[in-house]
This record gives sequence, C-alpha cells and structure tokens, in this order.
Amino acid sequence: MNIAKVIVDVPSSAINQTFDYSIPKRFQEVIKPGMRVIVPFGPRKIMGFVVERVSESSFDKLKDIVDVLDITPVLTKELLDLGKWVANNTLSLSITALQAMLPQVLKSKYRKQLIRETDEVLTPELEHLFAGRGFIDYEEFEHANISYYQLQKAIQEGDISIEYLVESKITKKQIVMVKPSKEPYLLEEAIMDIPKNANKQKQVISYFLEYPKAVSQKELINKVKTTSSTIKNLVDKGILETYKQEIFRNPYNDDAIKRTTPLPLTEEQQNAIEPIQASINEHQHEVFLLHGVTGSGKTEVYLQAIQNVISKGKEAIVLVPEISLTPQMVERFKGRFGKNVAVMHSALSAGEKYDEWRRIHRKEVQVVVGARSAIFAPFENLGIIIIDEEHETTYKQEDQPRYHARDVAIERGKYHQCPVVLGSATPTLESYARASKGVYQLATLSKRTNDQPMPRVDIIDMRKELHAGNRTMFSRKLMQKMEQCIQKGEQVVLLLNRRGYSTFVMCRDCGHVMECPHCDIALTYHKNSNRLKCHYCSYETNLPASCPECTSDSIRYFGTGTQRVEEALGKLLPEARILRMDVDTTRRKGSHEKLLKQFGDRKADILLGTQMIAKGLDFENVTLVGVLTADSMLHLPDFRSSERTFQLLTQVSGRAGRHELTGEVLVQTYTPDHYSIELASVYNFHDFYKKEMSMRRKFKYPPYFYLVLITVSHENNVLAVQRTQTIVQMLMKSVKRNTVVLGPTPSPIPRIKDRYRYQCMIKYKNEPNLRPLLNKIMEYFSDDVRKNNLLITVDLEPYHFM
DNA sequence: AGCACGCCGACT
DNA sequence: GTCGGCGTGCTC
Repeated sequence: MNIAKVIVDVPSSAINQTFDYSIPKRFQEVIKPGMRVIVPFGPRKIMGFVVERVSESSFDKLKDIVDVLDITPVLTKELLDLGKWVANNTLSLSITALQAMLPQVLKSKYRKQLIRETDEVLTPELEHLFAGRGFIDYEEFEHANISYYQLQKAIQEGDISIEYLVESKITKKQIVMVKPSKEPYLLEEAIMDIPKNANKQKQVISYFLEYPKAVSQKELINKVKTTSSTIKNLVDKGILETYKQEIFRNPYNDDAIKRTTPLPLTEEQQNAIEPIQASINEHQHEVFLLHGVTGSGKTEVYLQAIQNVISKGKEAIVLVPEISLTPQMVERFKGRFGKNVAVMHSALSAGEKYDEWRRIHRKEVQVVVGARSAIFAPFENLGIIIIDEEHETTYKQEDQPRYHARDVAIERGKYHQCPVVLGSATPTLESYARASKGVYQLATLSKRTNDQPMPRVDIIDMRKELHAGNRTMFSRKLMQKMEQCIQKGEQVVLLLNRRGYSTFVMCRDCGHVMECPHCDIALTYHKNSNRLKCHYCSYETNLPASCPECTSDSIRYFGTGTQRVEEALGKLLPEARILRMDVDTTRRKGSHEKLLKQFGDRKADILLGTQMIAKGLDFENVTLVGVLTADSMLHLPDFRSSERTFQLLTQVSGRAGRHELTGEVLVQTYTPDHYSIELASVYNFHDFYKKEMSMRRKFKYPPYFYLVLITVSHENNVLAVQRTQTIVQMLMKSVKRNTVVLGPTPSPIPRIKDRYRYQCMIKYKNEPNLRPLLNKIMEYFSDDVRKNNLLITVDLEPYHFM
C-alpha cells in the first residue's frame, strides 16, 4: 500500500483525475487518505489531497511525494466521497469540490524562486538582478527587463536553478507566556539579589511565588501593573522565561452570554418534535419539513432536538442564512450549549474561521451554527442537520462548485443515518411538494407561541395615490400611521425592496439613461461620492453635468435608493429619528449589530432598510411595518419572482407585534391584485402554494421539471450566439421528447465586461444521461475555451438567471 | 493552470 | 547569431 492516489491542485478539466505517487519510507506510517501533501507535478511542486492508498499503479514512472502538510487528515473518508458526489452532481472539478470543504487558509499559495548556484560571474544584467543575494523571487526577474533567453542559458549552464515552493496561508495567533525558570525556593533567593530600587521586579517575582504557573504576559502586566521591560529584565537575569503559545481566537465572548434552559413546548411543538426525536433515537435518516409561522418557536424545537443529539454523544449542524446569523441568533445557541458551539460566518476573519474549524476538527465542540459552507463541518458522528429558513437562496452557491446546501445535507444525512430538518415559515415549492408526496415528513406550527394573532396586513394601491395627486413614495395612510406610531413612542420598520430598482440617471428631455460602456446595464448613482458606478464591473465615472446625447442639463437621478427614501422621509417627518440600514451602512464589521442595538435601545423611531431587515429581527416596540414597493421584484426575469415576493412579505410581516403590542403591516404596491401579494396579506400559504404550483406546471418549471441553465459568453457577439446555437442543437439531438431546450436567448444582462452573453435553458423530467451529455458538450468546446477565450457555465438547478 | 519545448520570423 | 512570440502537448 505504498502508492497514494492524489487529487492535485490544478483546476482544469484536463487534470480532473487522480495521479499516483509512491510514498517514500519516511512517510509510510504517516500518510492517510484525506491529508494534504506536496507532490512534484511536471517541473513544479503543488499541493494535492491523498484520496486513497493502494499497492499497485498502472503508471510506471511514479514520482515520490515530497512532503506532508497535515498531522491528521483534514478530510474524513466521508468528506472525500462527498467531494466526489458534489463534483459529479454540480459538474465541477474534484479539486474545487474538496477545496470548498475547507477554510480558505488551508489553500496553498505557490511561489517560484531563482537560486544562484555558482560563485562565478554571471552576465551583468543577472548580476545586477541578484545584487549579491543567493536567491530571488521569480517575480523580480519578470519585472526586470531581462530576456528570458539569457536566463534560459544560465539555467542550462547550471549557474541558476528554479525552485518551486508551496506555501501555506495559515496564521496562528500566538501570545507571549511568562513562567519562572527556577524552583520557588530559588525565586525567594533571587528576590534578595534584586536591586533595592527595582520594586516592580520584586513584585513580579512575588506574584510567581503566589501563583507559580505560567501566565500570559498581557495578564501579568495587568495584574502587577508593570511594563514589558520589567519582565524582559527578569528574563535577561535568567529568573523568568518567555515562550510563545498558540491560542484560539474566539470572536464571541462566551462568558457574557446568559445560559438558558429548555422551555416547555406547546402541543404543536411537541407534535412536531416527536418524530424528529424518534428519528434521532432510532438512527434513521429522514427529512422533515418544519412549516412554522413566524414566531411559532421553530428554534426551540431545534434546540431540544440538538440537546437529544448531544446527550447521545453525537453532533449537530445548524445552517442559517448569512444575513440572519446575527449575534442574537448565535446567542440563542451559545445560551443553550455554551462553549460546545462553533460559529462559521463570513464576517469572521480568515484566521477566526480557521480557528472555529479547528475546534470542530479537534472534536472540541458538538454543535456548529453557520452559513452555507458549514454543511461540510468535519464531524464524524452527525446526529442531526438543521437548515433554518430553508427557502433562502443563499444556500445555493453561486460559483463553482455550484452546490445546494440542502442537497448536500440530505446526502450527509443518508450517510450518517440521521434526520435532516428543513424549517421555514414559507417553504419552497420544491420542498412542500415533496412533503405533500410523503418524500419528506411535514410538521406544522400554525400558532405563535405568544398566542398573538398575526398582524393585520393592509394593501395600498399606489396607482390611486398617484391619481389623487400624491407623488411621494409614501401613501397617505402610511404617513398617517407613522405619525401616530411615533407619537405613541412606538417604532416603525420600513422595508425598501430594492432588488430590481436602483438609482439610475436619466435625461428628462430625451430619456437617455446613463449606461456602463462595458456592460448592458444602467449605472447606479452613489450619492456620497457623487459618482456613477457599474455593479457588474469596476467601471465608474463622474455624474455628467449635461446629457451626453442631447446636451440638455436636466439630467436627474431616478429610482428609490434607501438614501433617497431617507431624505424624503426626513422632509416629511422632520421630527422622526431615522436609522438607515443597507449595504452602505453595514459594510464595516460589526456595524450591522451596532445599528440593530441602537434601534433596540429606542435611539431611533424608524428603521429603514433593504431585505436584511426582513429576517429574524425581534423588537418588542415595533408595531408598524411598512413595505414601500412590494412588487419591485415581481417583474424580474425569474420564474421564482412570485414565490420570492410572497416569502419576503410574509417574513417582513412577522416583524410586527411579536410581543404584547399588536402590530400592523402596510404594503404599498402598484399591482394590488397579484396573487402573491393578496395571499401573503392574509397569510394563506396553502392557496399560494396551489396557485403557484399550477403556474409552474403550466410553464414547465420546478418542481414539475428540472432545470439546467447554460450561459455562453464571448467578446464577439456572433461567435457567442453561434456557439450557443450549436449547444442547443447538440442537446436537441440527444434529449427525450418531453424535454424542452430553449435558446439561444440573450442573457437578462446581455453584456458584462465587454462579453456578450447568451443562454440555453433545459427543462426536463427524466434525463438519466444528461450529465454525461453535458460533459461531452463541455469537452467538445474545450479547445474554444482554451484558445478562444470562450466561457461556458453550466448551472444545474439554477437560482439566479442573470 | 502553468510550464517547457520547438518552430518561425525579425532584427542585427 | 540572437532574441522574442506563439502554438502544442504534458503533468503520476
């Protein structure tokens, strides 16, 4: 078994296979599948994952593994297999799938160096480049204006050699520790020898007489009220010694979190949790869809199921959408399970993420709460996987590997024979349909735990406002309600559904809209910099003083950005204190929490924001929720737009009246009779489900059909269409009769970064050979991709169509 | 992907 | 003879 099968770190379809290496004697006891190794690959050295150990290879010129990067495997057998599964199911490369399972810092960086091998004089240019040094970075050579030929000759002569290095990005946080280097009785003697005036030094030694254990320098300085120079003096005298110790960053202050105990469950909760507990106890894989209205206590069900899992010595993964992974959310889990919880969140630094990952890897925790990628937590004894807010699209990764965390969860659930719980107030049609068919088990929580009714929702027809002469973006009713609310000292949440709308600049005379010269999309106006920016490439420009088309100077910005709403609101309600929450005000780490805390402390009357305020907020003093433009995403080119609208309205309505005070919701819209808005306003998920299902059936969309979206892009418009056309033809030839192949269609954004984009959509019910077929197509175009800069992306079960 | 190798054409 | 620019094929 002295041969290792290795997946090497080369993201290319030509390299998407294992390579065999022989394991040198010194590593034979060490190397296990799942470890990262360094292997020679052509002239270079690169990182690779050992996936298997075997005793024979069909390749006869095996090279040796040159180094091992891990002491224990970073990937378990299960995760290696899961990587293969992910690669197969998303048409991605094995190496990409494996890398996606690990924290960023475990990725390798590569460096190339030139080594001087002789003392003899080199050419003047090369002498100048080395400037007396024994080796230099290859980059330096590239920047210096020296011909490659010259270097090549020096290499041939053996005067210079090239070295390929593999480097790690790992940074381990270290602190300085101090401890006495003598026995206590010797310390007492040492005190005598300290000069009379060196009081602090004596105090430090006395400290160690009392607590002879090692202590961090920081803490010591704090306790004795001294400085590092005192300690350094004692180290120089040989009385103390310092050393560095690696510590784990803990971004959350666990001790400050109040511990909670399980709450008594309502009858509904009890009914919901019983089959889940049974699945845990009987070690049976099953998928549960927990359909619970906002405020119905889904989290308590999760917590008590996890409690059961922990008590069996097993582990739990909880996935939460990125935006609702707020400190409040984390506290609920840390409050119940304390230090037994790791948190994986994109707001953590790379080092912090690595430390949290290691806590899981070392089996120091049994629970991980995290965003999408936490589904790959290296647990070996999973007892439950929970996906909260199951309908959120952030669970689908938008770049390679394009996996859906829900699918991965179910795959892991099967392996570990444990339950997977999908929770939502507004389940996806896909999941609800499966539950209806009995593929998933459905559990329903229809009542709020505080027994309050859901807040009343009023739909306001904005067309009538316009007819009545109200040109502001606030209806008269909303204005009146806000005023009342603020007078009573209660708070308002205003949602601006900005997707599909942004502030664009248009000439009032000729109608010319400022667009990006590289992408077919309107530029977005940014007020703080007074510049126009493209959201798809890095292009930006100054706001022109006059229209570039007709030179008119009546060029204005339109649309309803949060900044504009804030301004308008400030004029209409000058006495109101407004807190704005959007990408601009929450970019800085921690600012999200700070804003929410301010609002919670009633430092503002109105919280104005985008999607991010729809999720998980729980403020007792909020009695009015206003949705400014409910239909802004209804007209996006996306078959899920009705579903998304329904989900968002339901989620945001749940923000009002969560406590004693009753809440009220006002929904402004230009399409008041659209079924997604009407049915959301009466909390009628069932009728929405039925109506939307009939639409999906009619237009052949999920859950009735599966989808594949192929996007082709190239600088040359004609070439892009032609290649898409070829793909469509290839598909048509091999596909079943009831399968639909659409295209070539220009992408909703037809050009990005000067590349023209075309799409092909496949709708199918059953195509067992689709994956090989798609692989064949990709293979067919591999030359065009390599030489011609053609780009083809295949997205199985897409969630974004732009 | 990233690298070497080799062929070719331009320049001195 | 010297140098740089691509196109091609390989990596255990």
